[in-house]
Amino acid sequence: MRQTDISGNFNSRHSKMIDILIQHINSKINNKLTESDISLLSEVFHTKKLRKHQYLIQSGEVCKIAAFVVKGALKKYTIDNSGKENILELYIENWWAGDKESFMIGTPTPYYIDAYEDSELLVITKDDFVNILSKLSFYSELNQSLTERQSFQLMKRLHSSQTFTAEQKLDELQNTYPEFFQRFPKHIIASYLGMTKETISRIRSNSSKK
Amino acid sequence: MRQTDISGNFNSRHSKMIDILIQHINSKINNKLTESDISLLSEVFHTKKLRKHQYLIQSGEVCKIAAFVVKGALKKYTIDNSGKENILELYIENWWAGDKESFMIGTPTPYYIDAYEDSELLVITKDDFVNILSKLSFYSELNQSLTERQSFQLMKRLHSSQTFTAEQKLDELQNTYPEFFQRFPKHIIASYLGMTKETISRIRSNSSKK
DNA sequence: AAAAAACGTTGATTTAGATCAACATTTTTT
DNA sequence: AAAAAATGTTGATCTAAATCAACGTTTTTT
Repeated sequence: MRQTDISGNFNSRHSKMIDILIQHINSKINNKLTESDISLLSEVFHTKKLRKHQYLIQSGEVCKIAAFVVKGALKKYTIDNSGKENILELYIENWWAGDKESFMIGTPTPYYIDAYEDSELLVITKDDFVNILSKLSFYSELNQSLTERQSFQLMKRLHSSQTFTAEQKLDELQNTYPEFFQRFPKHIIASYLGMTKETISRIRSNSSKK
Repeated sequence: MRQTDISGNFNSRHSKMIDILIQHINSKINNKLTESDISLLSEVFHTKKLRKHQYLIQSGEVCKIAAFVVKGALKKYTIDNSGKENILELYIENWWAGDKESFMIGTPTPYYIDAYEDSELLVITKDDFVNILSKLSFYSELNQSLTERQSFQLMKRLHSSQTFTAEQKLDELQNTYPEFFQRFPKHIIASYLGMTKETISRIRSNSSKK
């Protein structure tokens, strides 16, 4: 593990966070990151802390950052006319948070992302992404791996959303992302699954009777 | 436009179909395909005709092909316990049909894909994909463009699936893919949107009264 | 320590859309 | 040309889940 940063420009928390990012990237690519890759990553990713309830991005903005979650928990959602949050994604440690479509294409995002727990992120700006990160040799493989995975997951979620009962959706989530259950309260899980907290409560009290 | 194939091994329909594929790929990448790319594409993509109702892939198989639709219309669906088709994707001209997860990872596919109209496809096998296509310089950019687009679309579909009324879903589809309405009967559109043909029928008779 | 906010449960009622059924029309197959 | 299959509509009924509401418990804030 890297103990200090070669340039000496970063504090030790930043170094530790970069170590976690490196492990994550290495797990997604075939050839390990080189020292020069790592050195560049250290420069382009800066730390950002978010307190609970703070926004990472807000609807209407162009998303100008991509963020890797080192610690904490966040949610991505829209707000409908009646003011209701519709949660689309949940992020915990080792997930990437952001609106990739807005980030890549430059269209305004329809989403809010905020911290559900106090969080520590590694953030890269669009400029550094375009000029540096996207040109590194590992980037294409990393991006492909993440995008493909995302797309497979979304296909499954769409399928369950359209064909499963509330109980089946809940079961599937418990099997697929059991972490989410310990981490988020039921009304957030409910919104993520497109149902209400009351429905979750009723399913749980029924299934415990069986 | 290419009129004949250099090698002379392919008939003129194959050449015309490859021309369409080339146009499609060129529209997704920055540097146009080279003559040598085109020549390799001609070799690895072979034509396949499907008659209406014929399967391209069936649930339980490993998907060993990727197919580009030159002509026709297909649907991808699961079949649930009660025998009901749940349609996940519709494909017409210039779409790619297949189960990418099964194709890439080698897991059995849960999907059926069959022809809704007589169709003409350009098909590549997994072997040719791995040994040839995936190594061509344009592939990574093409794949990234297609996968990202797919993932953006799926996010939007998931969002509408969870938050829109049947009428809003129908509206959105008419705006996003108006072609699908002319091409597929209402019970197929209904299944694709996760509703019933009766619901579509009722929405249409209501909105025509307004 | 008190107040406020967040969380979770249970009951009563409503509702969007599914299901079931019958039928008319159009298209395809033989 | 006749039969069969596919498509689309309308009505009656049902149902899973939403909504509305009240309340207890836990956690957070002051």
